[in-house]
Amino acid sequence: MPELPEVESLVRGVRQELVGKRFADVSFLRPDVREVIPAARLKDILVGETVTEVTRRGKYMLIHTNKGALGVHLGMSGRFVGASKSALLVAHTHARFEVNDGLEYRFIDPRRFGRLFSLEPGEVGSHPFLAKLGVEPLDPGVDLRGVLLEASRNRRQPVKVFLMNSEVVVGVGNIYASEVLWRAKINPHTVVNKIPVRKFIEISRQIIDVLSEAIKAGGTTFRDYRDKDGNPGYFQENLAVYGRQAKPCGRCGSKIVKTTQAARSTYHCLVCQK
DNA sequence: CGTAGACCCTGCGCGC
DNA sequence: TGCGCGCAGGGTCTAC
Repeated sequence: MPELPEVESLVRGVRQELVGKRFADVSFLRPDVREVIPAARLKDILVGETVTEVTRRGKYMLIHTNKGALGVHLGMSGRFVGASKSALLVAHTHARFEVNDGLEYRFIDPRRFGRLFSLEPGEVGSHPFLAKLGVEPLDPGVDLRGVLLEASRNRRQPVKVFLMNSEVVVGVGNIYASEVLWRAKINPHTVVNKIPVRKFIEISRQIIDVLSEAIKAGGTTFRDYRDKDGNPGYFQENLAVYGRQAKPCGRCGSKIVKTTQAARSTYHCLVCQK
Protein backbone atom coordinates (compact mmCIF):
# COMPACT_ATOMS: atom_id res chain seq x y z
CA MET A 1 0.00 0.00 0.00
CA PRO A 2 2.34 2.77 1.03
CA GLU A 3 5.54 3.90 -0.59
CA LEU A 4 7.86 6.55 0.77
CA PRO A 5 5.55 9.57 0.28
CA GLU A 6 2.65 7.86 2.04
CA VAL A 7 4.79 6.84 5.01
CA GLU A 8 6.37 10.30 5.14
CA SER A 9 2.92 11.93 5.15
CA LEU A 10 1.82 9.61 7.93
CA VAL A 11 4.98 10.24 9.95
CA ARG A 12 4.56 14.01 9.75
CA GLY A 13 1.01 13.81 11.02
CA VAL A 14 1.81 11.41 13.82
CA ARG A 15 4.86 13.43 14.81
CA GLN A 16 2.84 16.62 15.11
CA GLU A 17 0.25 14.96 17.31
CA LEU A 18 2.29 12.53 19.42
CA VAL A 19 5.62 14.13 20.29
CA GLY A 20 5.53 15.19 23.93
CA LYS A 21 2.59 12.96 24.77
CA ARG A 22 2.64 9.89 26.98
CA PHE A 23 1.27 6.43 26.29
CA ALA A 24 -1.27 5.40 28.93
CA ASP A 25 -1.66 1.83 27.74
CA VAL A 26 -0.86 -0.44 24.83
CA SER A 27 -2.74 -3.59 23.91
CA PHE A 28 -2.46 -6.21 21.20
CA LEU A 29 -5.54 -7.97 19.86
CA ARG A 30 -3.62 -10.86 18.35
CA PRO A 31 -0.15 -12.24 19.08
CA ASP A 32 1.26 -11.73 15.62
CA VAL A 33 1.00 -9.72 12.45
CA ARG A 34 3.68 -10.81 10.05
CA GLU A 35 5.81 -12.05 12.94
CA VAL A 36 5.09 -12.50 16.62
CA ILE A 37 4.74 -9.06 18.20
CA PRO A 38 7.17 -8.46 21.09
CA ALA A 39 4.29 -7.31 23.26
CA ALA A 40 6.00 -7.25 26.64
CA ARG A 41 9.02 -5.36 25.32
CA LEU A 42 6.84 -2.83 23.50
CA LYS A 43 4.78 -2.17 26.61
CA ASP A 44 7.96 -1.56 28.54
CA ILE A 45 9.23 0.86 25.89
CA LEU A 46 5.94 2.75 25.51
CA VAL A 47 3.62 2.64 28.53
CA GLY A 48 4.12 5.60 30.83
CA GLU A 49 6.81 6.99 28.53
CA THR A 50 6.81 10.26 26.62
CA VAL A 51 7.24 10.25 22.84
CA THR A 52 10.51 12.00 22.09
CA GLU A 53 10.34 11.87 18.29
CA VAL A 54 8.73 10.17 15.31
CA THR A 55 11.01 9.31 12.40
CA ARG A 56 11.05 7.40 9.13
CA ARG A 57 13.58 5.00 7.63
CA GLY A 58 12.54 3.76 4.21
CA LYS A 59 8.94 2.63 4.58
CA TYR A 60 9.28 2.13 8.33
CA MET A 61 7.85 4.56 10.90
CA LEU A 62 9.68 4.71 14.23
CA ILE A 63 8.06 6.14 17.37
CA HIS A 64 10.74 6.84 19.95
CA THR A 65 10.78 7.12 23.73
CA ASN A 66 13.76 7.24 26.06
CA LYS A 67 13.52 3.45 26.43
CA GLY A 68 13.64 2.57 22.73
CA ALA A 69 11.21 2.71 19.85
CA LEU A 70 8.14 1.16 18.30
CA GLY A 71 8.71 0.14 14.68
CA VAL A 72 5.72 0.13 12.33
CA HIS A 73 5.55 -1.13 8.75
CA LEU A 74 2.23 -0.91 6.93
CA GLY A 75 2.92 -3.65 4.40
CA MET A 76 0.34 -3.58 1.62
CA SER A 77 -2.86 -2.96 3.54
CA GLY A 78 -1.82 -1.45 6.88
CA ARG A 79 -3.18 1.70 8.47
CA PHE A 80 -2.11 3.61 11.56
CA VAL A 81 -4.95 5.91 12.50
CA GLY A 82 -6.00 8.08 15.38
CA ALA A 83 -9.38 7.40 16.99
CA SER A 84 -11.25 8.13 20.15
CA LYS A 85 -10.91 5.30 22.65
CA SER A 86 -14.63 4.64 22.56
CA ALA A 87 -14.91 4.44 18.75
CA LEU A 88 -16.02 1.08 17.39
CA LEU A 89 -13.20 -1.25 16.40
CA VAL A 90 -13.06 -2.09 12.72
CA ALA A 91 -12.15 -5.59 11.57
CA HIS A 92 -8.43 -6.45 11.57
CA THR A 93 -7.50 -3.96 14.28
CA HIS A 94 -4.44 -5.66 15.73
CA ALA A 95 -3.07 -3.14 18.21
CA ARG A 96 -4.18 -0.09 20.21
CA PHE A 97 -1.81 2.59 21.48
CA GLU A 98 -3.64 4.74 24.01
CA VAL A 99 -2.48 8.26 24.72
CA ASN A 100 -3.42 10.03 27.93
CA ASP A 101 -6.23 12.29 26.79
CA GLY A 102 -8.91 10.03 25.31
CA LEU A 103 -7.07 9.53 22.05
CA GLU A 104 -5.56 6.33 20.80
CA TYR A 105 -3.80 5.11 17.69
CA ARG A 106 -4.87 1.88 16.04
CA PHE A 107 -2.89 -0.44 13.82
CA ILE A 108 -5.23 -2.05 11.29
CA ASP A 109 -3.94 -4.47 8.67
CA PRO A 110 -6.24 -6.96 6.90
CA ARG A 111 -3.54 -8.79 4.98
CA ARG A 112 -1.04 -8.76 7.84
CA PHE A 113 1.97 -8.07 5.61
CA GLY A 114 2.83 -5.23 7.96
CA ARG A 115 4.82 -5.48 11.15
CA LEU A 116 5.09 -4.14 14.69
CA PHE A 117 8.43 -4.51 16.42
CA SER A 118 10.65 -3.04 19.09
CA LEU A 119 13.98 -1.25 18.85
CA GLU A 120 16.45 -0.77 21.65
CA PRO A 121 17.94 2.72 22.08
CA GLY A 122 20.42 3.42 19.31
CA GLU A 123 19.38 0.40 17.29
CA VAL A 124 18.03 2.28 14.26
CA GLY A 125 21.13 1.54 12.22
CA SER A 126 21.60 -2.06 13.30
CA HIS A 127 18.18 -3.60 13.73
CA PRO A 128 17.79 -6.58 11.35
CA PHE A 129 14.86 -4.96 9.54
CA LEU A 130 16.75 -1.72 8.96
CA ALA A 131 20.43 -2.57 8.73
CA LYS A 132 20.45 -3.59 5.07
CA LEU A 133 18.34 -0.73 3.77
CA GLY A 134 19.79 1.41 1.00
CA VAL A 135 20.10 5.18 0.81
CA GLU A 136 17.31 7.68 1.50
CA PRO A 137 16.57 9.28 -1.89
CA LEU A 138 15.48 12.60 -0.38
CA ASP A 139 18.46 12.93 1.95
CA PRO A 140 20.35 15.97 0.58
CA GLY A 141 23.66 14.42 1.60
CA VAL A 142 23.14 11.41 -0.65
CA ASP A 143 24.67 11.15 -4.13
CA LEU A 144 21.71 9.25 -5.53
CA ARG A 145 23.03 9.14 -9.07
CA GLY A 146 26.34 7.74 -7.89
CA VAL A 147 24.70 5.11 -5.73
CA LEU A 148 22.42 3.94 -8.54
CA LEU A 149 25.20 3.89 -11.07
CA GLU A 150 27.52 1.90 -8.83
CA ALA A 151 24.81 -0.59 -7.79
CA SER A 152 23.71 -1.15 -11.38
CA ARG A 153 27.12 -2.21 -12.65
CA ASN A 154 26.86 -5.92 -11.94
CA ARG A 155 23.13 -6.26 -12.43
CA ARG A 156 21.27 -7.63 -15.39
CA GLN A 157 17.75 -7.08 -14.17
CA PRO A 158 15.12 -4.75 -15.65
CA VAL A 159 15.54 -1.17 -14.48
CA LYS A 160 12.10 -1.05 -12.88
CA VAL A 161 12.83 -4.09 -10.72
CA PHE A 162 16.19 -2.55 -9.87
CA LEU A 163 14.64 0.72 -8.69
CA MET A 164 12.37 -1.21 -6.35
CA ASN A 165 15.29 -2.93 -4.61
CA SER A 166 15.25 -1.39 -1.12
CA GLU A 167 18.80 -2.52 -0.46
CA VAL A 168 19.91 0.02 -3.09
CA VAL A 169 17.48 2.90 -2.55
CA VAL A 170 14.53 2.89 -0.17
CA GLY A 171 11.00 4.04 -0.74
CA VAL A 172 10.51 3.56 -4.48
CA GLY A 173 7.63 1.11 -4.75
CA ASN A 174 5.48 -0.18 -7.56
CA ILE A 175 3.61 3.03 -8.38
CA TYR A 176 6.49 5.48 -8.29
CA ALA A 177 8.91 3.15 -10.11
CA SER A 178 6.63 3.27 -13.16
CA GLU A 179 6.11 7.01 -12.79
CA VAL A 180 9.83 7.74 -12.53
CA LEU A 181 10.63 5.79 -15.70
CA TRP A 182 7.87 7.49 -17.66
CA ARG A 183 9.25 10.87 -16.68
CA ALA A 184 12.77 9.76 -17.55
CA LYS A 185 11.54 8.33 -20.89
CA ILE A 186 13.07 4.92 -20.20
CA ASN A 187 11.43 1.57 -20.95
CA PRO A 188 10.97 -0.28 -17.64
CA HIS A 189 12.13 -3.54 -19.24
CA THR A 190 15.55 -2.17 -20.17
CA VAL A 191 18.34 -4.15 -18.51
CA VAL A 192 19.80 -1.70 -16.04
CA ASN A 193 23.46 -2.10 -16.91
CA LYS A 194 22.67 -1.31 -20.56
CA ILE A 195 21.40 2.14 -19.70
CA PRO A 196 23.81 4.91 -20.73
CA VAL A 197 25.63 6.47 -17.80
CA ARG A 198 24.33 9.95 -18.60
CA LYS A 199 20.73 8.81 -18.14
CA PHE A 200 21.32 8.16 -14.45
CA ILE A 201 21.22 11.90 -13.89
CA GLU A 202 17.67 11.94 -15.20
CA ILE A 203 16.63 8.82 -13.29
CA SER A 204 17.87 10.15 -9.97
CA ARG A 205 16.37 13.57 -10.58
CA GLN A 206 12.98 12.09 -11.39
CA ILE A 207 13.03 9.88 -8.30
CA ILE A 208 13.58 12.95 -6.16
CA ASP A 209 11.00 15.04 -8.02
CA VAL A 210 8.24 12.43 -8.06
CA LEU A 211 8.65 11.54 -4.40
CA SER A 212 8.80 15.21 -3.38
CA GLU A 213 5.70 16.11 -5.36
CA ALA A 214 3.81 13.13 -3.96
CA ILE A 215 4.66 14.15 -0.40
CA LYS A 216 3.33 17.64 -1.10
CA ALA A 217 0.08 16.06 -2.30
CA GLY A 218 -0.18 13.96 0.85
CA GLY A 219 0.69 10.74 -0.95
CA THR A 220 -1.21 8.59 -3.43
CA THR A 221 -4.48 6.89 -2.56
CA PHE A 222 -4.94 4.36 -5.31
CA ARG A 223 -7.00 1.94 -3.29
CA ASP A 224 -6.91 2.34 0.44
CA TYR A 225 -4.03 4.40 1.76
CA ARG A 226 -5.11 6.76 4.53
CA ASP A 227 -3.23 9.17 6.75
CA LYS A 228 -3.54 9.25 10.52
CA ASP A 229 -6.89 11.05 10.27
CA GLY A 230 -8.27 8.56 7.77
CA ASN A 231 -7.91 11.03 4.89
CA PRO A 232 -6.65 10.02 1.43
CA GLY A 233 -3.75 11.56 -0.49
CA TYR A 234 -4.20 13.31 -3.83
CA PHE A 235 -1.20 12.43 -5.95
CA GLN A 236 -3.19 9.81 -7.88
CA GLU A 237 -4.55 12.74 -9.88
CA ASN A 238 -1.01 13.35 -11.10
CA LEU A 239 -0.13 9.78 -12.04
CA ALA A 240 0.99 9.61 -15.66
CA VAL A 241 0.98 5.85 -16.23
CA TYR A 242 0.14 3.79 -13.13
CA GLY A 243 -3.32 2.29 -13.47
CA ARG A 244 -3.83 3.95 -16.87
CA GLN A 245 -3.59 0.97 -19.23
CA ALA A 246 -5.15 1.62 -22.65
CA LYS A 247 -5.42 5.32 -21.89
CA PRO A 248 -3.45 7.90 -23.86
CA CYS A 249 0.05 8.91 -22.86
CA GLY A 250 -0.02 12.50 -21.68
CA ARG A 251 3.12 13.24 -23.66
CA CYS A 252 2.67 11.56 -27.04
CA GLY A 253 -0.92 10.29 -27.04
CA SER A 254 0.00 6.65 -27.60
CA LYS A 255 -1.64 3.98 -25.52
CA ILE A 256 -0.25 3.10 -22.11
CA VAL A 257 0.42 -0.63 -21.79
CA LYS A 258 0.39 -2.86 -18.72
CA THR A 259 2.98 -5.61 -18.38
CA THR A 260 4.24 -7.81 -15.56
CA GLN A 261 7.69 -7.74 -13.96
CA ALA A 262 8.67 -9.80 -10.93
CA ALA A 263 4.97 -10.55 -10.45
CA ARG A 264 4.12 -6.86 -10.18
CA SER A 265 2.23 -4.69 -12.66
CA THR A 266 4.25 -2.25 -14.74
CA TYR A 267 2.84 0.57 -16.85
CA HIS A 268 4.60 2.42 -19.62
CA CYS A 269 4.21 4.14 -22.97
CA LEU A 270 5.43 1.98 -25.84
CA VAL A 271 6.31 4.96 -27.99
CA CYS A 272 8.07 7.55 -25.88
CA GLN A 273 9.82 5.29 -23.36
CA LYS A 274 12.82 3.74 -25.09
C1' DC B 1 26.80 -12.84 -5.56
C1' DG B 2 22.51 -11.92 -8.56
C1' DT B 3 18.11 -13.39 -10.11
C1' DA B 4 13.61 -15.62 -10.55
C1' DG B 5 9.86 -17.52 -8.27
C1' DA B 6 7.05 -18.92 -4.39
C1' DC B 7 4.99 -17.36 -0.47
C1' DC B 8 2.80 -14.73 3.33
C1' DC B 9 -2.94 -13.02 3.85
C1' DT B 10 -7.59 -10.91 3.12
C1' DG B 11 -10.83 -8.28 0.34
C1' DC B 12 -12.73 -6.55 -3.83
C1' DG B 13 -14.27 -6.23 -8.55
C1' DC B 14 -15.09 -8.66 -12.51
C1' DG B 15 -17.04 -12.18 -15.69
C1' DC B 16 -19.90 -15.99 -15.97
C1' DT C 1 -27.55 -13.52 -6.55
C1' DG C 2 -23.53 -16.45 -6.06
C1' DC C 3 -18.98 -18.22 -7.14
C1' DG C 4 -14.35 -18.53 -8.85
C1' DC C 5 -10.45 -15.95 -10.50
C1' DG C 6 -7.15 -12.45 -10.66
C1' DC C 7 -5.31 -8.72 -8.64
C1' DA C 8 -3.68 -5.46 -4.88
C1' DG C 9 1.54 1.21 -2.82
C1' DG C 10 5.69 -4.97 0.34
C1' DG C 11 9.24 -7.90 1.82
C1' DT C 12 11.61 -12.41 2.69
C1' DC C 13 13.18 -16.94 1.71
C1' DT C 14 14.68 -20.60 -1.28
C1' DA C 15 16.76 -22.74 -5.22
C1' DC C 16 19.62 -22.18 -9.02
